[in-house]
Parts: sequence; C-alpha cells; structure tokens
Amino acid sequence: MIEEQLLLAFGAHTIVLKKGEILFEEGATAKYFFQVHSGEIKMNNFNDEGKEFIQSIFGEGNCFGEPPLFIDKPYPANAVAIADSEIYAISKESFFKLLYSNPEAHLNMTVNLAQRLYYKSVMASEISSQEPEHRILKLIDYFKESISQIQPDEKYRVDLTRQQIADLTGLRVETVIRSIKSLEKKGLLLIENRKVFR
Amino acid sequence: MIEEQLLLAFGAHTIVLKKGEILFEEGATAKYFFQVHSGEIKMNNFNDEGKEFIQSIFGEGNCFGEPPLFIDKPYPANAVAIADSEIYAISKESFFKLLYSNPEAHLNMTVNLAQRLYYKSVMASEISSQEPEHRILKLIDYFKESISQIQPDEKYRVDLTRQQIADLTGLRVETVIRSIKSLEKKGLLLIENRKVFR
DNA sequence: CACCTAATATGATTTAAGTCATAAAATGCT
DNA sequence: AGCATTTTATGACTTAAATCATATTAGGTG
Repeated sequence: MIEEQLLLAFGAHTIVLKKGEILFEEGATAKYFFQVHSGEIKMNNFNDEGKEFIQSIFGEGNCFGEPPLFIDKPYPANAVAIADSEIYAISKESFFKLLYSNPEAHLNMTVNLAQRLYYKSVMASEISSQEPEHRILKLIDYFKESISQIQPDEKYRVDLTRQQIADLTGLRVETVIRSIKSLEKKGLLLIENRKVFR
Repeated sequence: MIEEQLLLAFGAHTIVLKKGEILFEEGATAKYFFQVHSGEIKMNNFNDEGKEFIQSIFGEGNCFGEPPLFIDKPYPANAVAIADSEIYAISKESFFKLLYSNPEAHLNMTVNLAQRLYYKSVMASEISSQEPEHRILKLIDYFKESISQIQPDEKYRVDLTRQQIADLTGLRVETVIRSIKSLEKKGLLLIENRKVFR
C-alpha cells in the first residue's frame, strides 16, 4: 500500500519468513510497520479450545498490523506466514515520519484502513447472523471482488482450502464442505476436481 | 473526533433526529461526513430473517460512517438514532479539504479508524469462536475501557439493554439473560435491581 | 515411485443455543 | 394515576451445527 521505493528511502529492511513461521504474536507490542513484498501472511487468533480464527489474509503489496501502531495497544492477533514470504519492515518512528512528510501516502493508509474496516463490518454482520451458506458465499464474493481484480462475470477460482474458509467464517470444516456441496447443487458455485469456482 | 470549531469552519450543518429516526440506510451512497454533537447513533444490519446486528454505537463527539467516503462504496449498514440527537454534517468535498489542510485532523481520523478496526478485530474473533458468556464479558469490558473512561477497579454500570447486548454479540435476548445470570453466579458481574455492573 | 501428510468427504450422534410461549416487573406517557 | 410498552425473566422443546469417527483422494518430497 506504500510504494516500496518510499519504504526503502525510509530505511526498510527485509524479513524472510518460511511457511509457518511467526512474525509477531498476539499481545506483543507493535514496533514496526510491515508490508508484504512477496508471499502471504495471515493474522489469526485461537480461542480457549484452540480453535483458529483467521482475521484476514494479506498478499503481495498489502500492509498489515498498523492499527496497534496508531493506538498504542498490543497486537490483537498473531501474524503467520502461510507461504514463504519476504516482508518489508520500517520502525514506528520512521513510519510516522514517512506519513508526516508524504500526505498522499498518509491518505493511502487511511483509505486502506477504511477498506479493511468495511470488510470487517460486512463479515461481522454475516458471521453473527447469517447461515453457513450465506457466510461462505459472501466471503468468496469478497475475495473475488476485492482480492482478485477479476470481472464479476469471469470464472474465479477460490484459492482457499475448506479449512481456511472455516477459519475465516467461524465455521467447522465439515460444515464448510457440506455447505459448499449444497451451494453447488443450487448452482451458486462450481466444483471441478475439488477446486471451488465462483 | 474532529474539533467542532473546525467542522463549523468547513460549513457543517446540523441534522436533528428524534429517537428511532434513520440518518442513512444500507446501500445508500455516502455523501457526508457525520459527527455526533449530542445523543446517540447506532449502525445496524438486518439479516434475511429480520434479526438485527448492531455494528457499533456512537456517542457524543464520535464520528461515524466515513469508510464509504474513502472507498466509494455504498453504506454497509444503516444509521439510526437511539436517542434524540444532533448530528454535524459536512459534505464529502469539504471533508477532504479539511483533512488536506489539517494534517493533525487527518491523523486523528486515521487513529480513529485504527481504533475501530481494533475493536472489530477483537469482536470478530469473539463472535466467531467464543461461548456466549465470554463474548458478553468481552463486550462489556470493551465498553468499560473504551467508551467510559472509568478506572478498571471502579464499578461500571452497563447502560446497554439485554437486547442491545444480544444484537452486538450476535446472540439472542434469552441467551444473554441466562448468560448474565450465570456470570453473576460466578462473581464476574453484579446485578442490582436488573442493572448490570462490572 | 512410493510414502507421508494435507485436504476433502460422509455418516451418526450430541449439544448448546435458538425458538416458542408466557409472565412479571419496570418505565414512560397522556 | 393508570395504561401501554419495553425490558427482564423462565421453562419446555427443537434444531442446526458441532463433534466424533473413519475413509478416500490428492499433493508434495526424498
């Protein structure tokens, strides 16, 4: 979300993570601004019974984990690489200097936060009050529209596992599998050798 | 969140709402920046069966409904007065001019969005994977810490109805009533003639 | 290519929260 | 003060999704 050039000018260093490695943990103090250069990062929580909830998934070019920088609170979730990744990091101080001296970058940042808040609003309402099938479809549509820049009429291949869909919607794998089957029967999704298309 | 003086300088006008009146509806286009001068506003959704979900409640001094201004999307929820209210409104154009010419106001805005994103993250994880009692307690603690500026050791009176708690956590009134009873038995809450204290 | 792990799949059973019905207490209004 | 509405309260019953068990298929790796 911030131009890599700009990040580098403000002293960005690169953090290399293998799939499965942890960047930061829930409860830790935020000291850096992070942006994905390559790979993929998920932010997640675990409830008291060890069930995972995925807050969101961040791909190339996405920044993440800034809210705690702005409000001096600890991280509300963990950040874990779900693919081998390279992350740009700049210190909190440099980050604020950058925003201060680059109003357009600051505005980009604000727009990005607004976007994420929007997604959270939509999903909160879905998760709290809709049936599994509705929730899953909304999630897939969000990924189709916002993550991939594909056209609405084009066929979109869902690159999430059933387990990831479950963890993003607060459901169980079995429920997701059964719901996806049912959505296919209704013609709302396509399954081609186990891959889901929308 | 933006100084009233500044809002007025940028042409703010006042909108008067009686309890229950609607300011804007889900799906509408965002054209104004809003801030509560007095009263209280809730943002909510209704699912397919008519069940309400309250996204958040905004009191005096809070601004709300900005994300759609930044990302050119329709409102993801309705805004309804839950008490007689006076709302300051400035046009989208004035709002952006204001941010552009007042970097500190812009930063305030960003901080505010970060705060709300933080709340949404915490509640999303709660709603999707924790038991009713846990969810309710987290919500109450959030209101105690963030809405009221009360000290953690001070007794805090919860000014939400059981129904509102239900709509904020995605539960049913009956479940909330029973959970609160149970939380009282466990000594985690206090009930004094039907009012909840934490 | 064979093996191991991850992902998908399906049936049977359980259970927690939702639903329904009904009531009593509190609050607000004229 | 009296009536209507809202809020809190409780018991009985239902149900959808979670849980548990187990199997099959696919994908990655040495």
